[in-house]
Amino acid sequence: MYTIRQVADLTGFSPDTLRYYEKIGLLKSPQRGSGEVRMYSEEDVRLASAVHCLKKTGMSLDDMKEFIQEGRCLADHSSLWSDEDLQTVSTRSQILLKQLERMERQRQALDDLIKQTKDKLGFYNEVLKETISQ
Amino acid sequence: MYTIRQVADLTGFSPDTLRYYEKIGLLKSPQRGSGEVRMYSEEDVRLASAVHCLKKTGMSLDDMKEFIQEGRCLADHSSLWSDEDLQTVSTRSQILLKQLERMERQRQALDDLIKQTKDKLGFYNEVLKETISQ
DNA sequence: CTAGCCGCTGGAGCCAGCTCCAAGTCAAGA
DNA sequence: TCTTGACTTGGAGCTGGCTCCAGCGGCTAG
Repeated sequence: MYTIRQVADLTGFSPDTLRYYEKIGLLKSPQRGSGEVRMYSEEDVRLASAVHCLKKTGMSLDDMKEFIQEGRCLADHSSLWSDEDLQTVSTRSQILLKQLERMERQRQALDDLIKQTKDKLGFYNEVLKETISQ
Repeated sequence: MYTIRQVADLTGFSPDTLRYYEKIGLLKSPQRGSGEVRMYSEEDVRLASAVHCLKKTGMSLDDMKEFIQEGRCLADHSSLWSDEDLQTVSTRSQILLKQLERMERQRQALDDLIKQTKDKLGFYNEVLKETISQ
């Protein structure tokens, strides 16, 4: 079991952010130790890490909420699947697909920019060469 | 010359957003026609379009500001170069190079995420297939 | 000439996503 | 026992990035 501080260190979120995510229902409330102290399980930490990963893709908190609530854990390929899980795999698949398309559009834009920037750099280099040779 | 409405239609920004970008110094103030009406040049439109492109990559307004102001990287290849320009071409070249490296790191991260997402999607599809075939 | 469109400005409002704070509880250590 | 420090809560505040609005001015068509 981990304290909120430990989970913060493990995931990269601040304790405030973890509590905020709990408040908006993105993360479920963990068990409480003595004195109402949050005690996170391994599973909780894995989920929080998954959220951190999703966040890096630019997914909105609302989308993540939907994604996570459609099933339990993102990590274990080897887990057993309940009927309920199976019913929502297709939904989650669609969300992921949407996300993938978004990311690929992003990459296309980035590639275009990289190309433009390379062209510009080449142009600068030409200008420099010409200037030197004159 | 274009009105703000035309630039909005051409670039995909709203007139409000264009004025906002001008206010925060991301876009330079265009010429004014009679009655203080903004009149955008071709160059202005090109710059606004470039901003739109950068925005799609998820770059923050502050980063775009730096990117545009320090490097003039998006300007026209056919523009005339002043002595001052030539003196700083090498400096700008370095800035561009730094940007390029940054973008390529970004692309790497994005590619990794895309790969992860594809793997996850593939796994979901397998689960679905198995379920159907059973 | 006046109604209907733009467009202008300054400023308020809004949403997402945190981030900070005061005031309190509790446990462990000097 | 007293202090220190990590945790709790509810709620206020903040940043980024717009978006909307009131109240005004100027062109053009009827």
